[in-house]
Amino acid sequence: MGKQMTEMLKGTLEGIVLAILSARSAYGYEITVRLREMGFTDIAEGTVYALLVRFELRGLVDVEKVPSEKGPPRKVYSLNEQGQAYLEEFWRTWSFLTERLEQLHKGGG
Amino acid sequence: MGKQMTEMLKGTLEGIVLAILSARSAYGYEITVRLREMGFTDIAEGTVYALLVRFELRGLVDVEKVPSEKGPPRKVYSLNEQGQAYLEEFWRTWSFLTERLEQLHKGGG
DNA sequence: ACCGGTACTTAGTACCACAGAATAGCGGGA
DNA sequence: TCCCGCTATTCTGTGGTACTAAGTACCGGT
Repeated sequence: MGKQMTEMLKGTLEGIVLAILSARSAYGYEITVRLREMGFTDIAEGTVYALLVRFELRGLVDVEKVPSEKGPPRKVYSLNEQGQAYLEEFWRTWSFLTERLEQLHKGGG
Repeated sequence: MGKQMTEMLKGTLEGIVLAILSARSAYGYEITVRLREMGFTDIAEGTVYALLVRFELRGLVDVEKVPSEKGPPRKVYSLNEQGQAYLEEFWRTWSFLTERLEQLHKGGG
């Protein structure tokens, strides 16, 4: 995509993936596919996996290993209570930012 | 503010400051004050100055040194043509992201 | 036996915001 | 006079995040 998108994703990709998990549980590969379908064609697979590991370390998700018919076992992540709270905080932060940026965009910025 | 905001500002603060400069020329200290007025109370001064140096190195701004009545000389930055184009690209990237996030937020995410 | 698709892992790189301190000029109060 | 506070900029080091690139592992079809 470009450097701008790369930098903007720092901090927002986290929220995007949390939101995806909030809708329903998912495993890493599935999430990367979903992101590509959403239009994030250039998000590296490794990035998503690293993100999920961080979620696990911070206790935002529960993990369950599920055998797959088509390859190595999947690690299915589901948002727990703490993760849900963190996601809500994300939306608040995001809203704060969008309000300011909308003002700038409209205001001849 | 918090870690979430810090990470989200990576990539967006750049656009925010460019938008401010797009409205009218300004110097570093003035921009930090304006940001605080906007509600970004915790943005470090050093961050803004570093950002402005990057703009200069990338040729997005023109710089003029202006003596101040109240301290050392100011470095007044103004957005040039290249900077304006970069800002427009920023808005496109930002819009792409907000559309996706709005969908996630509404869609039970 | 090989290859392509599925699924996860890891090492190293680049970039950005932050903390904190240093530098510099001016005005006002003790 | 000396120090403090406000204005204004610069610099060093740190942590966190996405990317590149490669590797590991398992399965099915040819």
